[in-house]
Amino acid sequence: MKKKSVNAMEVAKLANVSQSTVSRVFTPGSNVSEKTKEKVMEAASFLGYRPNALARGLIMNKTNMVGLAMREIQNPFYHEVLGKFTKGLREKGYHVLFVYTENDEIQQEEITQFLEYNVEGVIVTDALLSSNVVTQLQESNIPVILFNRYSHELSCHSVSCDNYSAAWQIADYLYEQGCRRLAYITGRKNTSTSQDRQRGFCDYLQAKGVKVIIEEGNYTYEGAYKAALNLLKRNERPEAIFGANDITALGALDAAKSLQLSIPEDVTVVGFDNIEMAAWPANSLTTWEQPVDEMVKITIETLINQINKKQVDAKPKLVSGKLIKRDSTKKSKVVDK
Amino acid sequence: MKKKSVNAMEVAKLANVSQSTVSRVFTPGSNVSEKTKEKVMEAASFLGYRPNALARGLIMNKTNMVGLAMREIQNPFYHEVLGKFTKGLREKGYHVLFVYTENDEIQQEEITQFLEYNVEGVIVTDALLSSNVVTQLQESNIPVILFNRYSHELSCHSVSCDNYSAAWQIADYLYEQGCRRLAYITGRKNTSTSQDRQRGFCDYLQAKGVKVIIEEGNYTYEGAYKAALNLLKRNERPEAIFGANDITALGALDAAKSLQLSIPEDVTVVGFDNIEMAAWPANSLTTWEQPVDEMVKITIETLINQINKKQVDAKPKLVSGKLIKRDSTKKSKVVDK
DNA sequence: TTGAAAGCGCTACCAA
DNA sequence: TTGGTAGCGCTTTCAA
Repeated sequence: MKKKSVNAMEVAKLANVSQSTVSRVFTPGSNVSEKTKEKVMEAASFLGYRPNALARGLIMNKTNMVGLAMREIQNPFYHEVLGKFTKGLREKGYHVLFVYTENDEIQQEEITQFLEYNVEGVIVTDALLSSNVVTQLQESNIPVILFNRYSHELSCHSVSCDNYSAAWQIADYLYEQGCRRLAYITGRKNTSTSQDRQRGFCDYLQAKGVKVIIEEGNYTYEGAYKAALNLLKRNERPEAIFGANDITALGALDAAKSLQLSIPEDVTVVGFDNIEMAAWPANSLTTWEQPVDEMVKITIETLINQINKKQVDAKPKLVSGKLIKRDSTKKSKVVDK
Repeated sequence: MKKKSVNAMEVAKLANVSQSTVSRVFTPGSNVSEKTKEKVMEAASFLGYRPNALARGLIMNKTNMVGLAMREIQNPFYHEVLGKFTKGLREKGYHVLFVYTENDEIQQEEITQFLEYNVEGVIVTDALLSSNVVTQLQESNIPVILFNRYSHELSCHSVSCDNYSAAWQIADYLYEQGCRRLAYITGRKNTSTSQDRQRGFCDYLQAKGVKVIIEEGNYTYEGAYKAALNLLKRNERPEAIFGANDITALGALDAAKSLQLSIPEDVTVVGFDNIEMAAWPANSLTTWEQPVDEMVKITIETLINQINKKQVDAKPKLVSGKLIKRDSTKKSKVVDK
């Protein structure tokens, strides 16, 4: 087993003070004279003492840990998100207990560890929670926040990109460019992200009297590739394809290229997320940039406010983002092409 | 603050047993009669009781937590690795305290949290540790293991792909195909991965009397793209480019395409990692597949053995992997083209 | 098989 | 400003 680590008592003995004094030295804002503080610090660093976070968490009922559950998904966007979360939380003094889940709905046992370790809050990324898990967390008074997902059934806070409005604007952009045959390749059908993007896109175009062809892409490159082939082999080939995310759009882009179609002349493609690859010259994908920094910041702030019992209204928070125009769509407006 | 959660005492009262009995019910392998066990379990689930992992960790001096430090890097390979680690560790009953680092060398303060929370071991991915951090961990008797990195200075366990031998075999493959003008685009120069791949590649070719052109790529797409342009604009254009990883190779691939060069006729490209994107039809990148599953498994096993004080020899563990041939290199052998 | 009590390392109260 | 002491929720010894 582990070697017993140095504790406050040993430091106290060496420094000729009481153990309480040692504790105070390591508690910011405590009253300790400069002289004893030095003495204690010296003894502590000599012995290599560090306060035990477990014991501290136990007595203070505050662990400084946040549970982060992330859906396993092959999308660089979420890797970036993960990085920003860990860094942002660390700046606020929180540590991350991490769990990766394969399911769209976080399972009971995956949340159990969070409860047992007394995390102060839980962030769920790109996944949902079963309602009994939400209840359980609420009973334990542990705030939860969903990132880039929401659910009307669950009374959870959430932060997402305003997917509906973004898709609406993308539709507008394509329509104004003269596209009249448009297609949407979905993500996973049961995700709010994919649904909202589809609704925003279709609602705009329906208002214009344009019908949208829908194909399922499942948020995978392969799925999108096949979906795009289906679309592009139709008699009436779509002039524009909107992919539920960048990976989807890249699948569509490559499918089009495999059919010797020119981008953007024969078909234009738009994605969502603005992952790094979208900017690669070979892709140069027009896409919607989610303001990740802002989204992460809001998520963390909301969570911490909840932890500190500042009242926060539980309505889903939406942030906008912006369209990044690249070569996969036409540069200039060409009305009524 | 948090609502005080149910503790073992409350369960005990409800079930009319002592608190020790409740503890025993939740300790596998303890002696409790079937009848009291049922009684306690019923009371526990009625109250929503879960043992407090902090208190348990404090008394048992065993937290079931492992620290995972990962270098922030825009490479899907490590996202996959992260997923496999969390899942693999969970199967062994360990939870993951996660930290993302921006530096090539994990900093003191980033490891501090691991010490304070009494993690039982530390896994470091794609980064190194300063030697005083290693000392500190060793003094605290916390085993560390490096994943895909090693250092001769640090006396740390490590698990990596046998990069040297892999690169050697890649060189052999390209040489046997008739390539005589070859180039290597590096990753970050100070990483053992990039260095070993370079050495293996060059050593083989030097033995054959072939010189290799080296360009710096820094493990980024953009860096590799520029490096490849430099290479491909030379008078004597290389016939084959080996990229330090897949992202690098994809940068080179796209650079070649931007110059209207045909792949693999004009130039062949090989990568390393076999990330999903390498298989995408638009890329169809020949690459070296690291046996991630095996590497992760060995890493976890070695770490757990160390935790349990089974003696493990500290020499770096190497695993092989295999070449995945795709369209970015020629299919058939063409000797002396 | 069960209960009482000690103690893991810490913070926080109360006295001095 | 400091020290003594109680107690956070748990496991584990020792007795019964």
